Amino acid sequence: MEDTGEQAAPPRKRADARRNEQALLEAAAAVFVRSGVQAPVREIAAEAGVGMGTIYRHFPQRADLVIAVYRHQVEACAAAGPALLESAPTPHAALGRWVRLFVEFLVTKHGLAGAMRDDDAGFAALHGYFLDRLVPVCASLLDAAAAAGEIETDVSALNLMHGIGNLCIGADKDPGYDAGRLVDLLVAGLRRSAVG
Amino acid sequence: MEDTGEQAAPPRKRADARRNEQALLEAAAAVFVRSGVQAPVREIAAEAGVGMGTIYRHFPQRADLVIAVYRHQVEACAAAGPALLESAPTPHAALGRWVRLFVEFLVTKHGLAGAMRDDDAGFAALHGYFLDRLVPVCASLLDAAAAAGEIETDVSALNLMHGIGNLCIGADKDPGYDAGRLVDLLVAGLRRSAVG
DNA sequence: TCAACATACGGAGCGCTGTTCCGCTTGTCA
DNA sequence: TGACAAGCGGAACAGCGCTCCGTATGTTGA
Repeated sequence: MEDTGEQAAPPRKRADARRNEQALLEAAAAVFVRSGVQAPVREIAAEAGVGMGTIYRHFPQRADLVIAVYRHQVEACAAAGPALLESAPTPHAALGRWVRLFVEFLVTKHGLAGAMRDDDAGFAALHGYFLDRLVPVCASLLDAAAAAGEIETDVSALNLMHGIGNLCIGADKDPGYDAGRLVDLLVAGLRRSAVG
Repeated sequence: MEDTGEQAAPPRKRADARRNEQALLEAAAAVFVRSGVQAPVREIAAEAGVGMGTIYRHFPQRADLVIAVYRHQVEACAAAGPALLESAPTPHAALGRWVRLFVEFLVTKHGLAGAMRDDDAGFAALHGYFLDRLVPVCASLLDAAAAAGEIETDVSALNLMHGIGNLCIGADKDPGYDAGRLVDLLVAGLRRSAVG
């Protein structure tokens, strides 16, 4: 070992390469929501307006792309929490909007297990990362709404997220099942006034 | 509706058809253990010595075959419990042999989730069937060994099966990981004398 | 016992997938 | 601005699940 503490300098990427990687991440997220995570790689390439070679340069295997989108969405979801708390009219409204982002994200999460069929340990690690990152964000939204007196206080963030996750199971299979609507109802049900 | 109570007579199958179905079930089980559940349909057909058409006549989709093998193995595993209790020298030996069957079976079970990616409800139903059928069998083996004073009594059947299931996670991925050996150790550890 | 016929079989072939490969394009920097 | 590494597009490849249809065989009534 000859480098001590000094990371091997990552040679800065070309501008178009960085742009394409970002475009792919966004295109994949959109396609996953529209067609499910098992959507063909070609469809994602088309959505992003790039060729097959480009996709495989950035993500050597299909699963790498799924994982990258997953991480990207976890980060976006985590960052959206505080932002919504500032921009939304009330903490409860912020919670509602955040949960909607979370539901979109779950499409990718539910497909992740399939994409990582051969790597249970890796999946568990990613799931842990997801919990570490998102539960505190959800909790802060919940706390803010509680502090404003808007909602009941007997539901934990982990509990709520678990419930939402379960409501979304099978949402991609049955087109008559509107998970988003049910999740909205669940969040609405948290309101103090809803109890009467 | 014109039949009341009378099931539409299932027209008896031809002898070779029944034979092939059975051969397919056994071949698939063998191939799943050897190459994993994601083994190509062609490999199973070859193992059974039949053509592709035959396999798809009996099991219209790949997943149907996986499910059929799964049910078949649950039944075989359930039936093996009492049989082993009679034939093995001691209840603890019977337990050890039964657990070995159970581990082989888990290969199929772990692949089932992948095969049924689009049917969470169906998977849950099958998992329930698996618990209903196998937990009592494992419990009776455990009880017999406990009654003979061979083992500790503070581990439930569900607990033990859960632990074994977890030990087998990822066993197909890492060739250096010998799940079977670890499971043997776990069962050996149940022995009363093992505690000292 | 022996046609005659429905049933079941085998395997080439289809359409789709993930992935590779390579000639061409483009951003970067002296 | 020119030279060249870095990056791109998409045709081509291998392997998959599944279908189709000509052929073979178990079954059944005479």
